[in-house]
Parts: sequence; structure tokens; C-alpha cells
Amino acid sequence: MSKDSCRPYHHGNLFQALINTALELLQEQGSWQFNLREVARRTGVSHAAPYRHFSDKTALLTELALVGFDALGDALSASRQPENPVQQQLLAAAMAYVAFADANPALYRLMFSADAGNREDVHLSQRAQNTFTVVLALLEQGRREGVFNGKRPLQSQALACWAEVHGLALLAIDGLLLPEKVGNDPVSAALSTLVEGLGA
Amino acid sequence: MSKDSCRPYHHGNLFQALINTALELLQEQGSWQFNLREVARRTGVSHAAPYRHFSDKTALLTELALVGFDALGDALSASRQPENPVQQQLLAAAMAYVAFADANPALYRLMFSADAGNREDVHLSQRAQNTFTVVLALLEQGRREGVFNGKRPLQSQALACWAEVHGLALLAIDGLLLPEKVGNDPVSAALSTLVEGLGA
DNA sequence: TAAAAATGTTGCCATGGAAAACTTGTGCTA
DNA sequence: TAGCACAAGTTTTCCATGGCAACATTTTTA
Repeated sequence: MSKDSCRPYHHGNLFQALINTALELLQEQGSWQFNLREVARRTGVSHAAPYRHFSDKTALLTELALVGFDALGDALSASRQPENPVQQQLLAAAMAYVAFADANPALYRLMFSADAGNREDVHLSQRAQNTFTVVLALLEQGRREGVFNGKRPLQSQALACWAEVHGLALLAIDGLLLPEKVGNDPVSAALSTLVEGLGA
Repeated sequence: MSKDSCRPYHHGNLFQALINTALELLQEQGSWQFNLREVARRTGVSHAAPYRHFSDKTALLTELALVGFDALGDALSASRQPENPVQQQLLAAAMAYVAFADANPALYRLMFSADAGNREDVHLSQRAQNTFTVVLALLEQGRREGVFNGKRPLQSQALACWAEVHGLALLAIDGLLLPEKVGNDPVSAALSTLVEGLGA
């Protein structure tokens, strides 16, 4: 380790540092139009340094998206309340999902964006599929308890839920949930409508 | 008008021609990462000509998005079948909606994308709001006929529908509706779940 | 029918992504 | 423990692309 007054030649953890800076920029600017040079500058390295860790900008964005899926997974886990009735659990998970998107709009958009390189890689990755798994589990539990019906295949119902929260999240991010159009608590109201369709 | 063997100096309808070319590129490349110079080249004009009609690239993208909303509106209108029961009409509209997105993935994504300049301008424009109106009208009709319940405010139910189709459309586009995960006709199955929640 | 407005063209610049060549630490091995 | 190989920075360079400016050609209108 050299004198700590001056930055060492080797950063030590540039990979992670770049990701953090990029996340900041993503949040600040509300989009991933920022340039790599700015990421480098803020991180305190030369504009070519990032290329030692990411083959190109897309690779960085892809990594951000994956980080986003991890964070979303964490948020969902954190919202679990196993002691509550299933409907309530489902609703809580959905609200947490939308809240995550609302708190990290650019990141959420990036996670499902075409620009993040090969979408399929991102989505199909295990890290991304977890969300769907959570819904499936809750629906199964609800069926076992006789609270949810079996009118449709489990997968279809899970998809209905996923699509609903995904749609709500995006509409919310895009500022399309105007109170005068959709009321004051549009998300929970819309979700309730769906959950009623699941009721036994 | 000069000799028709060679292109006239003035294009005649460059505005529209540029939009058409851009729509082609959008479809071909599956994204709006194409550059303006390519649009110009394909349209047969110089690389600066587009700036006479669009202040910048964003302006062109915004216009494309609006064209997209128009086309979506047309698709929905074309799917109307007033003679059928309301539930069926709602389902048909929803299927048409998702089908549109599926047939024009890049365009649909662009319509709701952050990159298309000021999203608010796009979404709040009359051309974009029509979609929501269609849903509202169907729900109202259903209520009048006593087929749909009034458990939730009309707007909330409309939102639930919109979010559902929007979510399904995007998941479909992103290739996330894998048959082995969500069955063979995931869209109609998911929609049915929702519509059951609306039933009186 | 000339001047003005519209619309295209060529040429230029600045930004930003990406590659190449070079430098500096780090850590292993003889 | 010298020395070498490799990892991780830096500088330099190139070039694609967005966008402006200055010029050219139609078209329109007073």
C-alpha cells in the first residue's frame, strides 16, 4: 500500500466502484444515457479504465440490471409476513414490488429495457426468475389453504399477477397514474380487483 | 419539377418519408439505436436534411411514439365486435392490444420508453389517452348490463385492466412468456383470471 | 418578378465509445 | 530475493454520430 495521501495506482475494487457510480448516475439522471467517461471520472480513474472490467457500455448496463434484480429480490424478501393471510401477503409483496420500482425508476426500467444488451441473458438468468417464483409460492399456499381457486392453471394465475404488478410499476414510473384519473391509491385498488378474481 | 430521371431537389414529403424509414429501421433493428444519418441515407437525402423537420433525434422518436399510439388505437378499433358479450369484447380488445405489441415490439417499447424525450408529452397527449378511454367504456357498459361488479371504483378496475395488458404486452415482447413456464395461451388465460375478478 | 421563406446540401465541430500501446503494481517461482 | 508474468491502470488515437453553420435551390408570395 503506498502513501494514503495519493491514490494508489491500483484502485483495489474498481469493478464494484464503477457499478456504484453508475447506479448513482442512473438514479440522478433518471436514465442510462450517461457516458462511460463520466462514470470513470467520478470514480477517479481514466476514461479507459472501465474497459478492463467491462467489455463495453452494454456489459456495464447488463450488470446493473442484474444488480437490480438482486435488489428487487431482497425487497420482496424483506416484505414477507408469513403470519398474515395469503391474500394480504400477496398484496404486500405486490406493493413492495411497485414501491421498489417507484424508488428506483431508472433502474427498474433498465432491468426490462431493450438497451441493456441481450435482454434474454438478463431475464433468463436465475437472478431474474426469482421474482416469478415468489408469486408461484404464494399462489400455491393460497390454494392449499383453500383461499384461492383453481379455475385456471397455477402458472396462468401467477402470470396474471406478475403482469399486473409489472404493468402497474411501469405505469407508475411513467407518471401515468394521475390521481384525477385513477384515484388516490390506484395500486392497491387495482391489485384488489385482481386478487378478487383469484378468490375461491 | 426537374427531369424525373433524377431526384428533384425538394423531396416533396420528407417529413412523412423520414417517419416511414425510421419505422422500418425500428422494426428491422428492434431498437431505436439507429442513427439519424442512416435514416437520411435510406430516405435518399443528405445527413442534415432531417433537421429541417425534426429539431433533433428525440423529436423524431417522439413522433414515432405518437404514430404508434395512433396505430394502436386503430388496431383496437378494428377489433371491436359490438354484437358480442362485454366480457368477450374486453378480452378481444386485450388480445388485440397484446397482439399489436407483439407485432411491433420496438415501437411499443418506444411508446413507453424513457428515451423518447419527454414521456409526459407523449402520454398525456390526446392521441395516447384514447386507449384508456376504450377500457373505461367497456367497463361502463358491463356495469350497465350487470355483468361487471361495482366492488371497486370504475377507474381502479380500468387501471387493473390497462396494467394487466401493458404488463403482458411487455413480458411477451421481452420473451418472458416461455411456454414451459406459463403454458400455451398465457395471455388469454391471464386475462381471464382478471376478468373473473370483475364478474358480478 | 424579385425577395423571402422553405427545404436540401456540404462541411465542420464536439462528444463519447472503443482499440492500441505503454506503465506501474503485484505476486509467484526459482 | 531477483526477476518475470500478468493484472490493472494510463495515454493516445481513431472514428461514428449528433448537431450547427453557411451555402444552394426551389417555391411562394407581395
